[in-house]
Amino acid sequence: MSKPTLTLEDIAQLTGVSAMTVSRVLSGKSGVSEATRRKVLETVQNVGYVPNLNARALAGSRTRVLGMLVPDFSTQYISELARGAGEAAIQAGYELVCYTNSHHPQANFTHVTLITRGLVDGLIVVLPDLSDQQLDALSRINLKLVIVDHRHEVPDVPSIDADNYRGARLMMDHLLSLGHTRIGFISGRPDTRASLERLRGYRESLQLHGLPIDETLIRPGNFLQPEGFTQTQHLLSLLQPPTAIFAANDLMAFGAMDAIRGRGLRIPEDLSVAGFDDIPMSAHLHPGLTTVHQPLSEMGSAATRMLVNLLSGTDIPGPRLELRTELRVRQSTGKAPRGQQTTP
Amino acid sequence: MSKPTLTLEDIAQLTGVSAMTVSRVLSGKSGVSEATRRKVLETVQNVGYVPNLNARALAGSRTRVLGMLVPDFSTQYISELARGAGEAAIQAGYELVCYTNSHHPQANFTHVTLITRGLVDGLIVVLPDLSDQQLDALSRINLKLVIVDHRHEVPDVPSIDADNYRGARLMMDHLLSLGHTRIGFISGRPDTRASLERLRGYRESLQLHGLPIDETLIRPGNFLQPEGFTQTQHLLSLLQPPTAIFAANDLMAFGAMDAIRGRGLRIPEDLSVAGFDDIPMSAHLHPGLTTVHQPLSEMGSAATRMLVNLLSGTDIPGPRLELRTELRVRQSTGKAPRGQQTTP
DNA sequence: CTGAAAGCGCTTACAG
DNA sequence: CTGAAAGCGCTTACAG
Repeated sequence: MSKPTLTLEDIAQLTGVSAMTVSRVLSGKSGVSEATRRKVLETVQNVGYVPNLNARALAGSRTRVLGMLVPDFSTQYISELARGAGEAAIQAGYELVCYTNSHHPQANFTHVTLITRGLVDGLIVVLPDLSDQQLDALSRINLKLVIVDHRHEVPDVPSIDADNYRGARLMMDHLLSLGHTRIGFISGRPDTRASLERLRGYRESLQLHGLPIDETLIRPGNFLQPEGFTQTQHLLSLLQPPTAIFAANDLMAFGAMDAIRGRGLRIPEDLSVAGFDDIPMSAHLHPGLTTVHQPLSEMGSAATRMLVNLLSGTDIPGPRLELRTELRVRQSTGKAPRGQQTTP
Repeated sequence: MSKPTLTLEDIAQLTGVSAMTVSRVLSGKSGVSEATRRKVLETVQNVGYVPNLNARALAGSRTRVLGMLVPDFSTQYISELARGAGEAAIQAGYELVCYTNSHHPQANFTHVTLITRGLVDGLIVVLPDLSDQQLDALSRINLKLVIVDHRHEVPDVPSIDADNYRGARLMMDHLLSLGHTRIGFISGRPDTRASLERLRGYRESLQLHGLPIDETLIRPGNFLQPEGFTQTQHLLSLLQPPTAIFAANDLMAFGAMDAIRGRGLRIPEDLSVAGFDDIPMSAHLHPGLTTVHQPLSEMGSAATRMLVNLLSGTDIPGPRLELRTELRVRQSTGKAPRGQQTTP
């Protein structure tokens, strides 16, 4: 199990060249004859040599590793982002590793500066609930950053987001076109930009269509499934319940569906349900969930590309990139039931 | 943004001691006077010095970082494992980083040996579908390993698993006690030990209760939600459909619930549904899913502890650790409907 | 196209 | 309790 570790020097001696030359071959530098290159690669292959990345990083001051800092791995939302980022990293000749701070008490950020110190060239930060203070700490360390889906823009730090406002408008147009006029809205965490933008889309759509905004139809949520259930129960208990429920994310829409069925109501015949995100599970439900597609994996890969460009000094598209959202109509939304479409 | 990076030497000069002493203080070694220790820590604090981990790793030949190799981040199953492993790592003075090979074409494993070479002290492998060949490659590299939930035991490599057989027996006892005699089973990926053990528990429970095994009630699955839906539709189309469905994991049970409701049947009045895993979402459903609790986060933390012990040379509990599974009865299972309990 | 030297920022023995 | 030296395994200029 513990055979002596091979070094560059070993490969050099075995091949009969200098360590320098081996290094050049392995890092794909030009200026090596095809013959020596082949010889070197052959012995590398034969003995199964793998370079020590710490030494490489220490000497070359870069690791070819990108980090991604996530709140946890518990949602498909995160996993889709990570997938996109990882694929783009490979294509750019980098590796992606994920760190989570969920298991750190008190959202301690020391470990992040510690662990990233020299271990990664750059960091993709996906922490919707990052405090200003923490963000400050992050931007102070000598590390290139790209921020995904944060609460607000951070000066000098490039960021990626989806067009949440437009997505909400698209969904509202869809619901309104189906004849719904009383549409319940369950918001997300109030301290996230995504939630506020989606709510803004909801409100402005109603206004633009000359419809009244009934504040009792707007319920506070938190992006979690149980809250979608609870808030839907509230909405269904209203004297004049909505004919459609628009949840600020898919997970809460799942809770809404359960609450609706728990009352013996049918989806979408009695009540329509819509979400936001389009995580994979939303397409696996029956009825499938009508939702707003966020290009999550594209957001991840865009973040990686931005970061790689930052590292190589290439121009980046801009300080902030907003990707398009799209409507995904499935079976959970349908025409508003007759007799309830009329305004009070 | 790019202030000159501070080194040990800088701290030493600023404090008026040698680099050696600073190193000793920072790595918590004894043999430093309380006064100097305090002085050193003060300047470290003041200037915001963070040690370079690559240099530390290169010189000290350990990184205090553990890696966890996962198929993807898409299921709560993985995230719970990672959470437990991460918490235990912090407690042991380590950091945990996650690698996924999902974004690598053709399940290429080169990157793993590459990336782990020097970057982590040990690796927790959570790849149920790892081929023998890949496993061979992993165990050949100079890296301490712990394997979680693999297809089979690997000689000389410690592993962690849940008691899948016993869990299935517990669930069957529950269903049988409710009067179910025709119980459908949807299996998982046939190349996983977990699936085979759960199926074995299903079969042997029936035998032990003197009940016939009807092979038409056993359907092939793959641990994914859509297949749970499809296979349940098959089961419901039988001339003599089951009164309960036991899916080999929760995700397929979710699909089963949708299929059952799609037929206008009620859960559990008309049909009971049971799963396996007890991922968080199972408790958030309505009705809540009756399932077998796998101590996922405990499995993760046990894996970390095993690995840390391996690294420190401490004895480990044994080559293989099997954690207990438990029955979690929620609302998705109920008494078998009258008139269908009788055997044909 | 190839190589000898210096150095990346730490830690590990070895002295005192 | 404290320090000067050597070295971890690479890469980066600098020569030839």
